[in-house]
Amino acid sequence: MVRILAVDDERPIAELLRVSLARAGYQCICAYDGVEAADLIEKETFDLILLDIMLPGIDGFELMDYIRSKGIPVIFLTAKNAVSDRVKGLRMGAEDYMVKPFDVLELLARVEGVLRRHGKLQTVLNVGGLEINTLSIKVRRGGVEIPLTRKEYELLLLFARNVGVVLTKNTIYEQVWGGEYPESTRTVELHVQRMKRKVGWDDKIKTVYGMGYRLEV
Amino acid sequence: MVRILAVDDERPIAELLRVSLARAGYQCICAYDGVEAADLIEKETFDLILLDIMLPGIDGFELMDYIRSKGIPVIFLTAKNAVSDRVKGLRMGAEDYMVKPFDVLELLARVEGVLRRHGKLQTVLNVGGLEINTLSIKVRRGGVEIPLTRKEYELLLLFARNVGVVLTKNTIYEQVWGGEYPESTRTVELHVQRMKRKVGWDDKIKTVYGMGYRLEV
DNA sequence: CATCCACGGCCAAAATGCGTACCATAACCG
DNA sequence: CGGTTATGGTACGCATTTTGGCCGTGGATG
Repeated sequence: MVRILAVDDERPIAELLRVSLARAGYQCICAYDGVEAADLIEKETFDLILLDIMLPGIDGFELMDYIRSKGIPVIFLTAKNAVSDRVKGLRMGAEDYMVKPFDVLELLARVEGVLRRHGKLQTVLNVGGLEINTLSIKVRRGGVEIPLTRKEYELLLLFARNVGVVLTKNTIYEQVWGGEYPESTRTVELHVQRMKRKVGWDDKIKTVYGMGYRLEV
Repeated sequence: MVRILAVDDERPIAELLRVSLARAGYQCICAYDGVEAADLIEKETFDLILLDIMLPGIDGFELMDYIRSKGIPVIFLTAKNAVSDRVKGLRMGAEDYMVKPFDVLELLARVEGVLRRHGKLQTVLNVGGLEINTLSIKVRRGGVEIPLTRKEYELLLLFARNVGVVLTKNTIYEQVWGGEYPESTRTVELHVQRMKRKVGWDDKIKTVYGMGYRLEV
């Protein structure tokens, strides 16, 4: 589990960060001032720190010095878009910066980028005898690559991330295709079938009659 | 017990929310304007808030700021299907949104999803010697899986969530089948009977003559 | 104790869900 | 522009589930 520390004195912003990151599958802790942040960094370990520049007490730049000694990557958050601040932040070793108000999706993209550069992003899933590399988008069984189409791959990923959970056709459609589930078509069944045959999961993906499908490892 | 706050100035809507959620096994409190909602949030604790955007006094977006500081997940209810509003809501940290008029079943599904993401939903029920896993949709007695059909499973869940409560055939039909209870069919009796035999609850589900059934642990 | 009516049990018919084959169209790629 | 691949729609048949009919049983009521 990737652990992220969000440091911002504006609680709504900090909370927004926490919720957005939690939803993206990260574990996120909040700190509301520099001292609290320093304490947390001291006591616990983090893979990434989102750091507001303007903080009461110790400001972001000061805190940065301390963080650098721990070797934890930092994304600066700044309300100022003054070039000097951004330059200063980057020169002090920040991996990236975001100007508030920021777009959540953009933030997630940058977070992912930083984590990837630091090799802290789980890019390889091993499920049911398959090796799924989410970076190269390649699936292998015993080192041999299995070519999949995009839909098949997304479907596979959905199952791989939900081992043991029943996925209704509704859920599957919403996740892979997006939008409303069109009754009276066989699209989902069709792709589930193609996918499970291709990757050799014929016996692992059980159809739960009247409910959906479940991957059992 | 999961506690949900429903905030909507249209009383019929608020009432619909309360009844639907109560029947699904949640404890639901209603507030009819922003001030009342803020008071309740201040004084009591909630696991989830359903929030109408258009409110007299404080509007939903304003209230959202306050709620976020409490860290309570929110599902927005909006009559507008303007994309800007939905995006605004989500960017403000709402977990999900529903466009009015909404389908009750869809609402329940989303409520369940949000609660699950926040780890506030019990995914495993232990009732009457059975272990019911609502994620994998598996029922076990002493580690041994008992295969159930969809109706049997839904029926079982209804009883498991209402231990000691008399469920009229009317209620059962509405919950499991949906719609009006058609007099002059044996459907409910039949399924109750088959279900209780399959899971070994022959002695636990008592028939309350002329009323319905009650599960006694 | 007799009567009535709700309930339980069984069977077969009806409805529904699912897998598969086949085909049409769209996207992709030289 | 022609060929290939990906995607999704329709038709059909099999499997499973669900339901209605019928009759027997047994609790409630006076």
